[in-house]
Amino acid sequence: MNSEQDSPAGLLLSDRIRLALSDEITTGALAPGAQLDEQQLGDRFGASRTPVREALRQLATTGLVEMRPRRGAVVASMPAERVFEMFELSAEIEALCVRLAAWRMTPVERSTLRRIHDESEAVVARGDIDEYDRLNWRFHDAIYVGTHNSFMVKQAQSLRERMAAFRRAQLRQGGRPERSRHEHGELVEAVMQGDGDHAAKLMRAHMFNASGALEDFVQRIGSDPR
Amino acid sequence: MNSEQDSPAGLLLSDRIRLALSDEITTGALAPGAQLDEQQLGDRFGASRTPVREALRQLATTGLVEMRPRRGAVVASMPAERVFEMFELSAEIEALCVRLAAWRMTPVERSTLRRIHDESEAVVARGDIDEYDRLNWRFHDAIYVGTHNSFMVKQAQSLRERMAAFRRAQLRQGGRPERSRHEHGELVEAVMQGDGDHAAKLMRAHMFNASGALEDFVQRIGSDPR
DNA sequence: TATACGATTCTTGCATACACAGCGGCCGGA
DNA sequence: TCCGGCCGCTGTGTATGCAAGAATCGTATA
Repeated sequence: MNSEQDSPAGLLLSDRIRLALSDEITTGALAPGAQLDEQQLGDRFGASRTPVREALRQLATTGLVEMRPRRGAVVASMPAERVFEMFELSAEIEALCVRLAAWRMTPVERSTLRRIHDESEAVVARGDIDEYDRLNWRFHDAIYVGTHNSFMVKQAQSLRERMAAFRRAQLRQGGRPERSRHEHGELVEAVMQGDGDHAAKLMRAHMFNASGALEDFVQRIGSDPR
Repeated sequence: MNSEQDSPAGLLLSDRIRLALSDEITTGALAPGAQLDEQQLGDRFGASRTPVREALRQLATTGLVEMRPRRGAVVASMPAERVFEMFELSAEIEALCVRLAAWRMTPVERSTLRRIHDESEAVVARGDIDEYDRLNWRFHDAIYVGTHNSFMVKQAQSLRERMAAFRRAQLRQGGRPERSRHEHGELVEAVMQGDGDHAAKLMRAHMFNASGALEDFVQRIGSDPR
């Protein structure tokens, strides 16, 4: 049942627990509302409650888990309403990033963005959704970095991370990867032309399309199971 | 030296420590780069190291403190560059909020915003900067809430909180409260007319003016003291 | 005199111990 | 049968103990 190895790998035990839990939550392996028992998690990771508690506290700060004093921690519930609220902010942040990136990216950064986009052609063609999801990450990351604002990069990444499960889900709606890639293509063109305002509009549309594709999914898993 | 009382007040010890530290950092009482010794903080709050550690971990997640593994925690350093990066994102978030608020606020919310603005007239006239700072908070909070997106409210508040020290500082530049209030007045008008795009432009300008007023201050305290 | 090495000390990271708050079950009474 | 209070149990919140890594200082050597 336990596949963790005791590889300190320079990382603190509490950090490894935090990363592992974060991963399980964002991938959906731990469902919203799931109880997070400290002792039990400690056993699972071969650790005591202390590092587990520290990990849970940090995850609570990022919003991935909710802690009720003296009543333990649960994976944060995600009512459909909150998901779409997050999506709205996310769309605007992404639009902001691409607008700045279109103005500020270096030539090398621009061609990197195009290269990532080109790579995705074959991936979409063969229907490899997991691989496209990874390329999608790299594509948007390249845009964040293109803002040349490292604080913004961090915020955008953390927001995207919190929505990872939903982003992945919407890609499984029929035909969505193809349309997503097409929208990326338009974005690349706008960035290449340095037309930030147009790129921002395209990005907003791109995000709203994703949000729309998501609706079915959210209504299945989104209701607060508490 | 110790003015804390042992008032659980329903709050967990670790939470009270976190709030106290957060306050001392955002007000500038704890300067960037200051060492945060666990034992020492525990003594100061009449607690053991355990709740202190949990508080520090949470503050590290919000970015207020930096933790180097096995080397302790320090108040996050704030190079001028990062401050202005934060300001850039902040300006855009505020612009986004006011744009949405101008479209979505209820009549009651709109008149509340105007009332807060009206209150500030006398406060600015008598030069009470601390009180104006508080009204400023309420003014911007009212705009966040006006987006009717509770996730956005949280993000905007947390960003604003991290910049609290700098926001306060720029208000002490000569003539800045008066100009700030004047800009708020224009914002209120745009919101009243439901002109979100114009309100967003005004807000961006408002934030850049604040950023400009800040420059002197940052160059004094901003350099990384490590 | 400067530098490199080593022991000491200090602080952190984690484990364990203990106290107390919630929660559920049980019992008695209406 | 249903309601309310008592009691024990489970699990969290905090304190303390121990070990290992980092910093510091002193000493010896070039």
